[in-house]
Amino acid sequence: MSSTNAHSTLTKINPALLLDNQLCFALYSTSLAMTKLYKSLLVPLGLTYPQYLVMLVLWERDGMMVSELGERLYLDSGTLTPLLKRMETASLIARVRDVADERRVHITLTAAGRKLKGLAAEVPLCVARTVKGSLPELTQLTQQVQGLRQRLLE
Amino acid sequence: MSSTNAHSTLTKINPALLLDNQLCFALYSTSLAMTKLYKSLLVPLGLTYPQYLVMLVLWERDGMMVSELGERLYLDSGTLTPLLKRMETASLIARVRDVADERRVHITLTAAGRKLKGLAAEVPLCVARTVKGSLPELTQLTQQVQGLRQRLLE
DNA sequence: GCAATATAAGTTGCACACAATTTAATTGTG
DNA sequence: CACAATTAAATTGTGTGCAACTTATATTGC
Repeated sequence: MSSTNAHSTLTKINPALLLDNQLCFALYSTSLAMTKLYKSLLVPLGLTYPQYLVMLVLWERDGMMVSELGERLYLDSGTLTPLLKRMETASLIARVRDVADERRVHITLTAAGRKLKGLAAEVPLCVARTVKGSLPELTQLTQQVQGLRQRLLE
Repeated sequence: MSSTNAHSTLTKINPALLLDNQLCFALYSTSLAMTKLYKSLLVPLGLTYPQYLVMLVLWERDGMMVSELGERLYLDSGTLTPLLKRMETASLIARVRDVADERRVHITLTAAGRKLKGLAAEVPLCVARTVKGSLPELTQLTQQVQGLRQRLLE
C-alpha cells in the first residue's frame, strides 16, 4: 500500500482546497515576494512600494486628482489619503486644492519628485536581473494577469 | 505630426517605468482584487482571507507548528502570531505548547474549525464562476506565477 | 556541566488596504 | 433660488505584513 497516506484513509482530499492549487495564493504570495524585492531597491530612494506606484503614475501624468490616482491604481481614498500625506511630508509631492472645485485635490510632483525618476530608472533593470525571464515571457505573463484582473473587476 | 503627444515633446518615455508594463503591479492589483472577491465569500464563514489560507494549510495537515505554517504561507511570526490569536478567540483553532520543546506552539483545529471545511468547499466553486477561465488555462497561470515566486525567493 | 549560541514564538512600531462613515462642496430639480 | 442628491476627499476602526527586537527555551562546544 505504498500509495496510501495518512490523509487518504481519514479524510477525502478535495483538490479545490489544496493550497498549492490556489491561483489566489500563487498571486498573493508572489506579489508579497515581489514587494520585498522592490522594498530593498526602493529604500535608497526613500519610497515604499505603494508610494513607488504613485510616482509611476505621476511620472506619466502630473497633477492627477486623488480619485484619478485611485482609478489607475485600484485604491481608494482611505488608502491614498494617508499615503499621500506621508509623501507630502517627504517633499516628493504637493497637494493642491482645485480652485474651480474645492472638493478636488490635485497631486503634483515637486522638483525632488521629478528628479527621482532618473534614479528610479535603475529599479526595473534590477528587478529584471533577479526575475531572469525572457522579455516576451514576462510580457505575456503580465498580460495574462491583467486579463484576470479585468475579469475580477467587471 | 499626428503621432506627437504632450509627453513626447517634453519628456522621454521610458517603457520600463510605465505602470501598465509592470508585472509587479499586475500581480499586486490582481491579488488585491482576488482578495476582495474572497472576502465577500469568506465573511459568511467568519474568516478573513489570510485566515482562510491558514485553514487550508490546517485542513491538509492539522497540528502544524507556527514556523511550519509560516514556511508554507511565506509569512513570519510577526504576522501569524496575532492572526492566530484572533482565530483562537474565534474558536477555530487551539494553540498548544509542545511538551518536549516548550518553544514550539502547535496549531490544532477545533471541532468548529474542522466543520468549516464543508462550507468552505463552496468557495472555490464561486471563485471559478467569477473568473470564468478554463481549468487548464488557470492551472497553467497558477504554475507560471508559482515559478516566478520560486525565482524571487531563491 | 555550563557558558555561548541558536531557535521559536512573541512584541513593537510603521505602513498599508478597505469597509463604513463623515465632512465639505457641487449639481440637479422643481 | 432652495434643497435634496451626488460627489471628492478625509476619517475611523480593524486586520494584515514585515523589519527589528525581545523573551524563553533548547542545543552546542569546550
